[in-house]
Amino acid sequence: MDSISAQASLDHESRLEQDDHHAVRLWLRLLTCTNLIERHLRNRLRTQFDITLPRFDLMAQLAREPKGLTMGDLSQRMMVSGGNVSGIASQLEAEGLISREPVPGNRRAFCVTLTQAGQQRFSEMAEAHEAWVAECLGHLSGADCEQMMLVLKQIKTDVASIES
Amino acid sequence: MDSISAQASLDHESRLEQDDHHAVRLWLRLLTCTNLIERHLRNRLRTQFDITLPRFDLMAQLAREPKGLTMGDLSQRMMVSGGNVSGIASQLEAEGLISREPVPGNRRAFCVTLTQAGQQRFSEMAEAHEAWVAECLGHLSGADCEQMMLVLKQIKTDVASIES
DNA sequence: AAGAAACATTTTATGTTTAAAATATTATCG
DNA sequence: CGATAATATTTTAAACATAAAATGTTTCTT
Repeated sequence: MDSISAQASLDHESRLEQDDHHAVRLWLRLLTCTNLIERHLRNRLRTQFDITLPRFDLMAQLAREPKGLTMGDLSQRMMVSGGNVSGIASQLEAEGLISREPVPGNRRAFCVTLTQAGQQRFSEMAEAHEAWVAECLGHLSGADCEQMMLVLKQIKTDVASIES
Repeated sequence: MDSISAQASLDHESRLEQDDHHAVRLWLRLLTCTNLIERHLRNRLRTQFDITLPRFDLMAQLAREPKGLTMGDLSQRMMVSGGNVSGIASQLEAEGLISREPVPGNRRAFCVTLTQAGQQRFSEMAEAHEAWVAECLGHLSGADCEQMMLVLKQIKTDVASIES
């Protein structure tokens, strides 16, 4: 496995190269893992509730904020483009799950909230969703879970600092 | 539930619920992290090499297999549908970066390989890509990196076992 | 050898996602 | 006050993704 590092003549350059390779391998595994889980959840949401992940995600954001969110807030929290939110919200509104009301003091913004039907529908889905996630990640020990949370937080700040 | 076991049952329940919440929080952080990195890499590939992530991914698969891969192989390794690979490959072929040759013994399959231009182009991109990934993940200690690899592998097998 | 099944790929229809342009509203500054 | 910048959202065009149908090829079975 480590035939390269067995040769003790690791100059600075090849050492860096190897670290880069490790980083790439970690990245690929991270990506694969996330995609696997995401696909799994997407399939379950589709087959059992006939809803897509982005629509579920939008409803989840609203469920956390009973006072409602603007389109821009949603875009930021869902980390997708504004145009995307616009399309998803239109569909959910047509299905009567959310409502878009104008904001009194600001004629540009809309305040988006879950309707009664939306709250009802979401609470059913959320329970199932939580169980599915626990199926995927619940086998980790508490320590592993905690460790992962910390490392991922570190990565998050590292990436954020790059783009600034 | 009966009144005698109510208290103990509640404890057990609330314990499970909390574990589920932890799992969801870990999942959300995992997803956020992966999306952040993916978007970062996507942007850099677009601005600096005018290429999309799926196209880069396809070329990366081919770069690892100089003897070439079939469309089905690519679909499997990239974990996307066959129709998707078909479209991406058509574009790359039109740009002269890959070639699709019929396989001698099997008139159904195509053998896809990087062209000379494709190899040249990819090697430039791969070097930059590796550095970008290292920027995102290279700050982790070797131990953290190793730990993450193990935990993610565990998660991968957990998820795979659910769907079987 | 004929028919059925499996395989490899492409095409089609539908939907998601993004970046960028367009529209409209609000705030700022000289 | 009026030009300009900033804000909030929607629309549009292009790339990507999937499922399902279509096409052609190979293998298996009898």
